[in-house]
Amino acid sequence: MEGTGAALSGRRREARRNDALVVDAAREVFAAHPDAPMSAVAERAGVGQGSLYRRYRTKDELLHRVCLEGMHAIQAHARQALADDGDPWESFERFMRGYLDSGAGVQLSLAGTFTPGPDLFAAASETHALIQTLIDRTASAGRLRDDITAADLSLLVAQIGGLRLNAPERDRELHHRYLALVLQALRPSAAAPLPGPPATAAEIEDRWTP
Amino acid sequence: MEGTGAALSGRRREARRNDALVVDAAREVFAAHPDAPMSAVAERAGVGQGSLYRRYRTKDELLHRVCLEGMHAIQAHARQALADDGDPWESFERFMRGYLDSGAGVQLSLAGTFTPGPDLFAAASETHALIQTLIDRTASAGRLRDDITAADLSLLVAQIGGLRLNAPERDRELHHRYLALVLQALRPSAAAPLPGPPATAAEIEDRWTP
DNA sequence: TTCGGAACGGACCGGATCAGTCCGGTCCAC
DNA sequence: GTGGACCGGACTGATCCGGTCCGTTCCGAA
Repeated sequence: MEGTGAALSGRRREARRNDALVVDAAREVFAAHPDAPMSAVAERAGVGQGSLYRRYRTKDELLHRVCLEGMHAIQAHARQALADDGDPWESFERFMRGYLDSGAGVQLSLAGTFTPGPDLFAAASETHALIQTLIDRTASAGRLRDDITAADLSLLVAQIGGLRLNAPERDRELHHRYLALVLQALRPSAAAPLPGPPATAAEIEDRWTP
Repeated sequence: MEGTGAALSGRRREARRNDALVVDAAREVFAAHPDAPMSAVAERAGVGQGSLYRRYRTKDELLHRVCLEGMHAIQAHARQALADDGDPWESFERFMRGYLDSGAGVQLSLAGTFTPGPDLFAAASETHALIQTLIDRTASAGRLRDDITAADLSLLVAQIGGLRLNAPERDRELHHRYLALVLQALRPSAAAPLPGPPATAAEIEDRWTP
């Protein structure tokens, strides 16, 4: 009778519902305060700490889950942009907005706070590769300056998304304001050489290895 | 015999030297880790905690001092740019680099961690006014897009300067890379409307009031 | 209706961290 | 030589947080 996917009821259903609540709450809480305590997650989810720890036996486990889900969301945005065969710049722009809204900034700031595990590293690599593919496509269509790497983009988006000033909605507004600014500088028409070597994949992925 | 500026000797001289060391160390340490413990500052300064606390009776006092000095440095950069009557854009660009190197990012991230005091608020206001003056001058010379406020600049610089990835020198390199990118988007030639209302003085200065 | 037990919530525990204190030692001035 | 200012860093008391434990609640079967 276990794992059959049959209708759940009673406590079973509540458990399932709590599970989703917890992950959502964790994403929101850690996005606002990367070093938030577990009790904050529990409170936000409207759940006791006991229930929280029954599902995720350790804080690392929960952070791991949140990061992995975030990366999958970003990958989905990238794949969607790659599948889109309209204007390459517009696809790219949409991707960047999606990237920003996925709370990408969170993950990079979370990266140091727990021990990553190999699957997270793999996910980070794949995410990076997808973004680089998208960049190459857009650049070779002549719509994106060609001295920018996927790592550059990740850092820029992470920094912009990390801005925390006021209420969340106002912050989101500012994030998009500054993303729009950066996007203008990413067009090739504005190109003038940038100082220093670009960020590399290794510089970022090192954060996802113990 | 006190305060005459006469040559100091012995322990007196050591005390004076330690005083400078401590402030420098504090700036560096808090720049790297805004929530660093006092012991880290003492260690970096090569000084015992006792000496540290004899000079600054509380952590807040030290943070206060660091922030105030940082603001004065930024004000000096702004005044220098305003006094410079060469190419307005080049003055502006130099100012932005100086702003970034002053560890401007630090202060905003430090802003929440202690109780500010009225003189810091005054310094923040003056800093903001100076930057706005510089912006107005550059924009009315037609060299800067006119939908950007001083608060926008402060946030952008703070975010860029807040990037912490690798060794300090490499980080500085990346900071300047991304500042260069943003500077391109700030030129009026690249202007396309930005979404959302700009950041306001109040949004930033609220951080400097209890 | 009753009963067994699964899931719940939150009080609680042990360890770590850190701001701030205290004291024994050091080095200078006289 | 000696008094005392200044030094460093061990120490303290409070706070915070990850993780555990247990009394309570509610479901479903008999």
